[in-house]
Amino acid sequence: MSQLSYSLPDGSTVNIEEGQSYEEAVRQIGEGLLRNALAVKVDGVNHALKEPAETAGRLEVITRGTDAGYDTLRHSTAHLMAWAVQELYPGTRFAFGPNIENGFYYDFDRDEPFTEEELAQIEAKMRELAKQDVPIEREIVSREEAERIFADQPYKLDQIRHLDETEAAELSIYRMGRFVDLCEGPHVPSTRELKAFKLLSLAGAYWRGDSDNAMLQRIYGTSWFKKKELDEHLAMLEEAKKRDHRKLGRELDLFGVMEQAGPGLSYWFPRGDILREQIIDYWKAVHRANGYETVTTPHISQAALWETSGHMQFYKENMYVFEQDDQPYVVKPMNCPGHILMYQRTKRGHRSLPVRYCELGTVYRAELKGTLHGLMRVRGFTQDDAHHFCTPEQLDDEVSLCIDLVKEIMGAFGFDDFKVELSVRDPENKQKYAGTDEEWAAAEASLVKALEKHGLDFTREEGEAVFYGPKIDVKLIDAIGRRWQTSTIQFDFNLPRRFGVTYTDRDGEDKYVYMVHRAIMGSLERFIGILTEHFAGDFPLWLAPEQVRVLSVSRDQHGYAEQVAGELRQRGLRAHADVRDEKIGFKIREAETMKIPVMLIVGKNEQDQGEATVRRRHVEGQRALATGDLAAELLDEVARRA
RNA sequence: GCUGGCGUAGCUCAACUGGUAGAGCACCUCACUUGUAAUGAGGUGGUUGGGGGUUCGAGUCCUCUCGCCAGCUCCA
Repeated sequence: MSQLSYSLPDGSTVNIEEGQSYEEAVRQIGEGLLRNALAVKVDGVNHALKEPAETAGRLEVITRGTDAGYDTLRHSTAHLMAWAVQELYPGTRFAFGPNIENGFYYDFDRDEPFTEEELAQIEAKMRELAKQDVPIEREIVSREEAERIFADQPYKLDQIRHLDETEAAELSIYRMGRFVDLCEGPHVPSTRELKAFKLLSLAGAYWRGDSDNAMLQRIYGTSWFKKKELDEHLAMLEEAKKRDHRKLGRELDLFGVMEQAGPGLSYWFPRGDILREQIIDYWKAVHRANGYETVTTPHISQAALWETSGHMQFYKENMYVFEQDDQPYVVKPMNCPGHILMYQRTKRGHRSLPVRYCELGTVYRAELKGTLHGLMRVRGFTQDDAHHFCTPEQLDDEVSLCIDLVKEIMGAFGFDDFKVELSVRDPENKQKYAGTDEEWAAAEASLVKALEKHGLDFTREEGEAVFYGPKIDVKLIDAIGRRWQTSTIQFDFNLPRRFGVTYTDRDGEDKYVYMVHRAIMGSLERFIGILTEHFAGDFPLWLAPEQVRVLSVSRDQHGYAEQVAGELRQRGLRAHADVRDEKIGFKIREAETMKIPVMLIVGKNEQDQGEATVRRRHVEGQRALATGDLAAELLDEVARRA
């Protein structure tokens, strides 16, 4: 018997006898490791632990608790669900069933639609099957065998036919009891591993993600190693539900969508409008301090402008187009052409660059109805848009400035954890893209340089760039760990050519500018939705629509309460008095429900002393302060945006 | 746009297999004058999203439509 040698990631090797299982190799590395091992990879190919070892190579062990371990667990849970469905609803056709972030799904094709009750039945069946401690076994079969096994599974056959003949002369399948799936694995060794899972929702999904294909039924679920993890995840989902900006927008009387007026159009009630105003004021101040000029462009323009930009040809179905004086007009879906016209109102030379125009421009896009969602996806929204027009020499500084602003502005709202993606061309399909190789190279270099300068990690995504230039997308992480795509910095090699956006260089030649689009918050509406969920409606003092509410204890203090509130307003705080004939407990409850950060209680004692008792949300203990001292303290907090 | 689900008072939700649309909160009126998360009593409020149909009778069943929700697709 010959020996098989495996190299490990740390550089060491282990040897086992041919015919022994991979489990033996893992045991040699360590008993502890074996206890946590789920599967192995040899030269990148998945194997089950119990499989007899055949070829030597580079060995990786997939263990519980790691990212790969969770992926494996969730993938196996997807199979378990499919098995349960097969048991309960014979004849169901199976499509894909992968793991996804925090869970898994499986797409089924069944004549009857699944119902919520059936979801519970499937989950019960899964528990029953999992308890049987059924091994999950990997097997290699020929294409012919595979076609025979999946003879009554059209999607699997389609999948087999799509696999490359030479690269996949043999296919791997995984068996779990009576369920068998075409699958590369890896999987956990036994269904015993699958215990902390829950089916979550039901939705339609196209076969292979193509809207021309059949619509399948997708069941989503989540799966974890420990019950505690599952409970925590479900608690997070509950928390997310509580923070839903649509719910808080209504409860806190901030904003909403009016059904009579049409979908995807947001209305800002008095309280919500204050939120907007605070953000806008801050945003403009930061931009002016950083060398931007604010501009305003009209909401509509003749379609000719959008012919030049190319939007009439390529974006028409998303635009609101109408007629006036026999002329086609467009409601702007973007601000760029307007800024370009302003740039072009005069002759530009290299000495007058860079030009940085910024605008909180409200744009309208006819998004598909099914994609609309609260404030997160709307048809009318305000972009915090800016366009930089610059020379090649200025690129680095301009991109760097954009990233400075992302960090500064996001930091002001309490976000300092980001995930950054750099999207570049698909190297195989360069002809799809506008711009020259030199431009793409220079732009990417500037983006990378700026990210490195700011110490931001990023992933490079080939083929993810839009056709007109490379870009950086920034996702921020909110208070409960969710990611939101907000900021974007995009080069544009298309519009400068279409509009002829140039500057006169030192040598007297007119050259195309480098044009950068960027947005920090993305859309103001969406950003406020994110903020609402991030803070769970508990906005910091500088943003809070109503900062202070003065509560009178009895009728005798009504005048004094009004006086205190008036003084605070004079000093620039958003304060109101609640002088209704209600008990103080009732008024406090209501102020707490409305998440007002500062409550001032004024009774006989306070009035006699010329003070107010401060009751702050989420803060234990109370203090009595004179109005002037209190105002100074609060204004300082507002100024620090604490 | 596509698949599935859901629309009852301003809000949260009731109303068995078709049989007189209700409750709490909010709102209005009155009384109480209040000390740290709900004072009491009374009252107003609905074309059950909208149209059409089945039926002696529709919130409930059918159909069209509008909107919302979960996804898919899209996102120059």
